[in-house]
Amino acid sequence: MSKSDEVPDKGSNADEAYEAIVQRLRLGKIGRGDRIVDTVIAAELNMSRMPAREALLRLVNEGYLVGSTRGFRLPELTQADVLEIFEIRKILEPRAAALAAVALTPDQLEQLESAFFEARAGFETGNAQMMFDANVRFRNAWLNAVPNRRLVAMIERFFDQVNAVRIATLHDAESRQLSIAIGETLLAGFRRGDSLYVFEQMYSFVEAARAKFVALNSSGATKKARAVK
Amino acid sequence: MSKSDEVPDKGSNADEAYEAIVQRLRLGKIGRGDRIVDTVIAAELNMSRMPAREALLRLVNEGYLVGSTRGFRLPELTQADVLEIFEIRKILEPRAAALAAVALTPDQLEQLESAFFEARAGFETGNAQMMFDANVRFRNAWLNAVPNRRLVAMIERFFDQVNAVRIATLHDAESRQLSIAIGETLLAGFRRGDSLYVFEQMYSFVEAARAKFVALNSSGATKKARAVK
DNA sequence: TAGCCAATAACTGTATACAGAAAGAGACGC
DNA sequence: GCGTCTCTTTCTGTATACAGTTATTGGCTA
Repeated sequence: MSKSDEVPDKGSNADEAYEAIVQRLRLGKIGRGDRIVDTVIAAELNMSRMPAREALLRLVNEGYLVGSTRGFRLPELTQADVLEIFEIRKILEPRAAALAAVALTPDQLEQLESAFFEARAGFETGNAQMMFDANVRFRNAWLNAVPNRRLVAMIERFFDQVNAVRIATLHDAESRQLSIAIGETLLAGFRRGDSLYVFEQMYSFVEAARAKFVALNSSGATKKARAVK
Repeated sequence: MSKSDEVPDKGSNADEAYEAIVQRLRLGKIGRGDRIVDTVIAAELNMSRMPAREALLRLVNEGYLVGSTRGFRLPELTQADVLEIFEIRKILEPRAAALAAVALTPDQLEQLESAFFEARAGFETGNAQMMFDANVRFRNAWLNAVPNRRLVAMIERFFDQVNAVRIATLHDAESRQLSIAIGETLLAGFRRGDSLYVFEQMYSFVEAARAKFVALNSSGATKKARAVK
């Protein structure tokens, strides 16, 4: 009744399973229609069913997954669902970014600069993966600067939920260009510590992402969000 | 291996345990320092340990409880924690109330009127319990009118978290008076469907509640939030 | 060949048992 | 009387088993 002795324990088996599944979700390794079964996760992670089940239930509670009688899967987000999430992002992210603008340390600003330049380099050389990774670091850098950690947790959760079912947009050239443009304006605001400017730019960015989503899904309000993969 | 046959099943044992515990939290029946043990909950609800544990873990995930090696308990919220939650309420509740002002049906408005008049009657006759109950109905009425249900879920969660450790403020005469005054102004705004007005009034209300909390806890930033009970 | 029905398999929900960790209580020594 | 140490008890985390529900598959009939 022992698990692997390879690495010292950082948490329980359930925590380990949770982190492993969240990582797969964030990397887009779980597709729409995939079925996640707790016995399979347990076997893969060399643990019993119960901690794997506990992790899956936590992900259900957080909105990443839905349960069924035949395994767990990604939620089917309708267009209305995604619009609702965008509405929440418009409420939360401008405010968080404004708080970050005030609270940023020089070190955090340096990380933002570095991440942005790398994203731009990826954009200019057509390296989508490099750009994607740099964008994640850019986002993490300003989120790390927000003092209100509960606010950050909410933002990350809703962002992750949408991302789990929609990763393809970054590979659209227009979206990439938009991403670079808004990164540049946000960075300027963060440099100046200009809360109001950052607020407005982030609001515009989320609104532009929302409008783009609507344009891509113009064929019906109840249509399921386009699957990734 | 059967549970009580008294009522037809509405959900699983775990769901039943969750609802039972949430109800106790909302009614303030779980005090600071109380220890909640899954075997005890299971025995009370005539089920085995696992569904009771599942419910407790869900409440931990939602921030209502924290786990320890000796049972689950209410979180120790520092003043900084509570201020952080107030900050989130200031972001979320004005916006939700504004959305409700637009979306309210005549029936929902009628429920708001009815709840407010009853709260005022409770205030005028010194019936704190009646006032408390009516305030809950008032709040539920406008929250029910908000189209964005994810937003409502977040608001309820943070509100419940603070309420689980702080219920006593409503019994303070000044807080009760403030509550009636803001109820009146909100109702006026809901009647007119005036989003901006409702937004501003709700913002003022949450800010006033925050300022009151600070005044009551002026002795130190790291002091634990005053216990209920 | 297609549709329907029955059986089987695959999952979930839950019950029970066990091991281990940590907290609490009691005793002893200073 | 207080502090420390040791032992016991009380919890959690997890493993395994079982029952039930539901989805899937295969066979039969029209």
